[in-house]
Amino acid sequence: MPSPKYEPIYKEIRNEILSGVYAYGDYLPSENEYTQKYGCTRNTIRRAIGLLTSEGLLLPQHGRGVQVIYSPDTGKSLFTVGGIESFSEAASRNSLRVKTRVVGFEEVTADEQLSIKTGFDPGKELFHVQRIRQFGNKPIIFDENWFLKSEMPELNEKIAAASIYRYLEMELGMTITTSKRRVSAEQAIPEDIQYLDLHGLDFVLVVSGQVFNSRGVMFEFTQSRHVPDRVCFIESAVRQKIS
Amino acid sequence: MPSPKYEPIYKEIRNEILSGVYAYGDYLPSENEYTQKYGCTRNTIRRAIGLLTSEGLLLPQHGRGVQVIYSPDTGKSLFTVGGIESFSEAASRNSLRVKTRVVGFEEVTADEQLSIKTGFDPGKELFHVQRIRQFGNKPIIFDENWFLKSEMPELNEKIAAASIYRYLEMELGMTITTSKRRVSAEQAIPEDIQYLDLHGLDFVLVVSGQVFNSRGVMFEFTQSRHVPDRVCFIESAVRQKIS
DNA sequence: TCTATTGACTTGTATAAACAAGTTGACTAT
DNA sequence: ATAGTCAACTTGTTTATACAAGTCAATAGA
Repeated sequence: MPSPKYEPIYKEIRNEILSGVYAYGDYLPSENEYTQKYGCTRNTIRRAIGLLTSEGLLLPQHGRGVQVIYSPDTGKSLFTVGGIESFSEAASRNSLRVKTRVVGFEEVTADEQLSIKTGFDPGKELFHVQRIRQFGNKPIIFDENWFLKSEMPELNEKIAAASIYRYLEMELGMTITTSKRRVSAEQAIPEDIQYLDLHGLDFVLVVSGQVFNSRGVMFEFTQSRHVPDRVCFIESAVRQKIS
Repeated sequence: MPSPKYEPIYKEIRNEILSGVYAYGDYLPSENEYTQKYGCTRNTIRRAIGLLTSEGLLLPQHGRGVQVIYSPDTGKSLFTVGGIESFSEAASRNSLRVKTRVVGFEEVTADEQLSIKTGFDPGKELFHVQRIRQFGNKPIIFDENWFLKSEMPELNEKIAAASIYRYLEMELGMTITTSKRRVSAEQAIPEDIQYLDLHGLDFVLVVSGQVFNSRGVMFEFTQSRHVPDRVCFIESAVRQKIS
């Protein structure tokens, strides 16, 4: 029930990095020192460090130590998608005041074409939600989601205007675990021009993805159409050894 | 010296998933069964499974089993960036015949402006390489790289025309470990229009990133400008628990 | 028939320990 | 002085074990 032991350790080290206790290029204390500090084994420390590594904050170096490769200057974009975050969450993390406007809410049944686009099987009953995400007065994201009705029969427009993820997790007790994201640039469609403030541009950055719950059910297909100049996505990767 | 024990296991399971031995929705054998099959402990199995999970192929479910959430239909794009791959590597993985054309090769010194753009300190001596990546006869990527000269004094145009990564890893023995990537959509610049076949579009998908070697030295800043309709990037993420 | 409990599974977390392997600096022998 | 060796660090891999916790079906009891 309580949080795992590696989590507070992960958070504390992460805080120290983000707040500048360790600067870009610095080396963290060794794993052995950490085991003494936190009273746990190396495995637990290594788990916390592994998380921070996969976030692109740390670079462990065999035989030398663990180096900090995060610099605060580089990460000043509005939204950095490094995990599965809802719009409201990303906004509150960046302490922005934002508004959500629902511009479409309907029930649909997946046909062949929608099935190919979303990955839902044909015949599945879905909620189709269209929302505009506003930062201040500026609309910056046109969000189009399809939710599997059977997993959330009670979903309505009011919930959509607040936070669907909050509803799923808090009210329904659903656990969202994994998502696959796909990023592309696309020609603007009429809705983009109608809803977003593209100031003359005719293209958008599109992030689409499938989201799974803990039972392995894909319950959401989402497509966010972003005003290009306002977003960026950071992904970090670890190179595979050549074999 | 030999590859770690989890690696062949990872590869074999990965192969089984990609080749369809396990279909979308199937459950893998349990970790205990795998320990018998491979003659190792659960830890080693879990490591292999963890890699596949972070790639978005698997979804472990507490108390139930490990489910396959990869379906071959979804992932048919030309380039999926799930790790650090050079163009030639991605191309050969997709068994494409490709050509690289060097359209610019010069030595520059980082000024204030370039420093902000790339993250190299002002005054650093750099190689500035511009390359066109062709798939068949179609140019699809305009690649602009800045390499830290001190790490590879001998870099020349001929090497750039082949594979710089191959040169760094094989010839110089450098190990490339980590990169941070940033994706955005941008208005096409004259070079894009000149070099790429945008068939009327006026925007490109831009992937920029910093690359580190095993000593923690950032030795490359790269910016790839893609024809939008030909690429997509898949990232998978695991949602953090709300605490 | 229905409900509750148990028990046998599953994955998740954590400890402890050992050895492999890369790095670094000090020390030694030439 | 210089090159080589060694010892003391570092992170990386693997084993073995234990327990926690979620799932599910069979079983026992009402």
